[in-house]
Amino acid sequence: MEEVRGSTPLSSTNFLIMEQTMEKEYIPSEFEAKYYEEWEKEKLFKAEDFSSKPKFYLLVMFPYPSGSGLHVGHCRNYIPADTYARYKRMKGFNVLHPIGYDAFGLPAENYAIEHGVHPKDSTYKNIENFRRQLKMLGLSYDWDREFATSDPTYYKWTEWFFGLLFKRGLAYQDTNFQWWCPHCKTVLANEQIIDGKCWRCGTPVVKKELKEWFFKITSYADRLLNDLDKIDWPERIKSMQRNWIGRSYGAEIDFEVVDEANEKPKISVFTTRIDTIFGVTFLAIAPEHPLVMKITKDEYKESIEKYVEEALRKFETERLSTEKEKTGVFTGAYAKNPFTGELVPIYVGDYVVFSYGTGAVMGVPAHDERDFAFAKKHNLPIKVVISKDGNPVEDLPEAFTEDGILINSGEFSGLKSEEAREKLTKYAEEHNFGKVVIRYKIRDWLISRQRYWGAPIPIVHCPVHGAVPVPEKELPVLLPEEVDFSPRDTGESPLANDKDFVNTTCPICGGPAKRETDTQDGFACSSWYFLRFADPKNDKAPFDRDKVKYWLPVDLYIGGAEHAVMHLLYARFYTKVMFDAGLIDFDEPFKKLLNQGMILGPDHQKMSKSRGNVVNPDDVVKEYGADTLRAYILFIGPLDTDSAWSTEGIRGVNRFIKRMWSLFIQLEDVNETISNEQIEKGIELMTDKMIVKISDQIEKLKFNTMISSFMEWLNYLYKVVEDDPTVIKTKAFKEAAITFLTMLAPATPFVTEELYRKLGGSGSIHKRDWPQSKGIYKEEKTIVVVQVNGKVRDRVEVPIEADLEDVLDLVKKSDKITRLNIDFDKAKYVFVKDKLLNIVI
RNA sequence: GCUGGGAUGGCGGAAUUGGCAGACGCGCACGUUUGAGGGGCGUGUGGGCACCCCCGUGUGGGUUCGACUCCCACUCCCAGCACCA
Repeated sequence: MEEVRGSTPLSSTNFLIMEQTMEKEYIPSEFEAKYYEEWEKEKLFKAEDFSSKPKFYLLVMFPYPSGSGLHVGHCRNYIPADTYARYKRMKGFNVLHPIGYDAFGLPAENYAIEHGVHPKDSTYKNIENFRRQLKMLGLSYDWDREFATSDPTYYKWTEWFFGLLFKRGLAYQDTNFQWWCPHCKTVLANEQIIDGKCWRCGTPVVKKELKEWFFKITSYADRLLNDLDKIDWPERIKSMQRNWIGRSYGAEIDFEVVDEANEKPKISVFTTRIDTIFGVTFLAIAPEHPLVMKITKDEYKESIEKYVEEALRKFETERLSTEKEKTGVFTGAYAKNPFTGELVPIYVGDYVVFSYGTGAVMGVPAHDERDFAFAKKHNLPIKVVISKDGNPVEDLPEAFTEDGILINSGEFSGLKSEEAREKLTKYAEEHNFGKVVIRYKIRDWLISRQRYWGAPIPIVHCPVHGAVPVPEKELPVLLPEEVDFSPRDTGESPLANDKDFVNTTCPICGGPAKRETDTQDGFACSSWYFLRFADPKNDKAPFDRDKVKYWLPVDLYIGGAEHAVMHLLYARFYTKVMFDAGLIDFDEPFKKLLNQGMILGPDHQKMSKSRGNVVNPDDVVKEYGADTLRAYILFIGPLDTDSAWSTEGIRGVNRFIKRMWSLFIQLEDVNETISNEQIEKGIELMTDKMIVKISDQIEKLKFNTMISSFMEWLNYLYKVVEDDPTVIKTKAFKEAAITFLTMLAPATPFVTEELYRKLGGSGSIHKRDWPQSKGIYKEEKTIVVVQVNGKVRDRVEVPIEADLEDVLDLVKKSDKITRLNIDFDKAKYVFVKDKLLNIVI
């Protein structure tokens, strides 16, 4: 490993450098760890409950402590966040910037199976490594608030929240087909299936019929959707959540099935386009629809059975694909359109999704693409009932899906689609065959997991009393330590093996009962952790109300976009439940959300072990020091965009730090005896300008341009010293250096601390106030751009606030302008003070 | 298909109430320092051109004295969702 060196001096300042010796080289390993220990001991980053200072809660998504340790992706989030936290402290805020570990999870359990190490042991060992790395990076967390979700003192309250949801009727069990990951050997919630694959391991999921626990997130669908309008989140995430919740307004209409036995079964269809109902030429129902076999005529039974069987088998894999023929089979049955009395054939078609709406649709080929395709394939009539202008339409090459004016629709003809929807729905309601319905795409949150390393579901199953919650005073239900983790495909948790754990008594009757053996989805643990940071040690309640009232909601939350419809949706749901339960007085947890971009490999590809393009923070710190890594991460690009790691790029930033070091280290031996009024004034002006500029950039989280401002500033200081080496001995220069270091301290906390001390600073640089502008940043003179017909022809220097006449006097003396032979009397002038003069001829 | 975001030098990127396009960094070139290498320092670097000057922010149009920025139409790229009735 290359050693970090580099205090080679400016050639023109050699006289100062002569005395420079070895200890003046920039060797970050000599002081980084030392300062971190000191800061920790001094409790520099402590968040003080109920302080009178304004509070600021800055949260980063806590990490899963994997065996491979912290990666640069974490850095992309944690370093900018830390920089902002440090800045906010210097601005006088009481900052809560905590860290913890999302420590329950399957990888630890898999590791246990392979290597025989207990998940608890490997997890806490990994946490130790994470903690070391977080400190190595200089992250300014309040370590007194650290916890892991796998701590019994934490998961006790995760269990308690399960109980809360249960009591509020929001937790229930249901037997149904669930998504099952054959690799993780557990069920998953809908949100956790990405492209038909498990979100964690990428294995294609299959359907399995199981009895599972659900949280009724659907009953909060409306609020989860509406309240998106009141939070400052990236539009992308809001749109993903809107999309996921998928609210649509429509109507449910009953179609009576023609039936000799006179049972008159009804098929209810959901539609958002009731205005097209006069154009119905068939009904299609999902293969899973309970009425399928009931309505099918005998002579069609065989083909229907075959089709349904095939469709259900396909359901697991192929049915997810989009571009596919619209297959279906006729049932032999007919249904009556309640508006027209017409009889239309009923088909079973696997393009109808059973889990959405009623699992049955009315087929309107003229006005729906899918129905159009289906009708073409099965030679069904196409009846046009909407046209753009209300005139009849002869031929329809493809479905007309827009709104228009109703035709061929009896007494409703002539109405616009929108009015028609209202009137038709009203008509259906009045005649008792339909109603207004709001449908959602979101499903209830399946929270049980068939695995060991998670928070137990605090339920006891009693043969008499059913599912009974474990009383609060008996919480937590502890995870037993000695358990066989062997994989199983049965849909049972490893805990089911542990008879001592399973066999218990009913909390109500005291009779023999069995414990629930599934554990909770890890997302249940992370749905309330942001509240626990307000009061992490509380053993009487999940948190103290007043503390939460003081700290929450989170002012700024930074994390990856991959959690858009998982963690971020669940956490909002939990918050709303707590709000309804009167535990908290806000109903959105994160006021402002930011998604950091990804760090890609030098090849612009996603970093992965298999590609061999992974950058390890430990290596980078070893080579360049933590400050260089920090500054580079800040500089690499805007916080919210993806950026490729560049081995050359980081050297550029390292060069900047070394240049700063070698310039400022020279100040150690200077006594400010020399003065040069004019240059000093220039330095002060620059300092003031930079205070204004950098303050604005850091406040707006524009860290990449903030670092470039520091580079510009340093280049300026170098230039000044090059022009006149004695400048370095002036008071103004030293003050500029101190201001520079103070403002850079949030970004590169170690090297600035070291230089500050070497320059005679007392205490920690991190306790200093953020510099204030003296208001002199407006220069006395400014450059006005002179354009002719919008093209830049010259620039003139004038005193600020100069008016048109003054500028014009100078312009008339300029060769570049006069040679254009402008008739100044006839010209039109567009003049922007201190900026621009456009002469228009 | 729908939704959201984007397109600026060789590369990462800067520039917003419309006012000098390309800050800063990388790379590259030349010079300098050095026993050598590395490193440092300095100068230059959008394209065309010897110069004047011309062209230039995905494409085409528009508004304006003036457009990377605003408006209209389009192309391509990225992400999310996707037979949702």
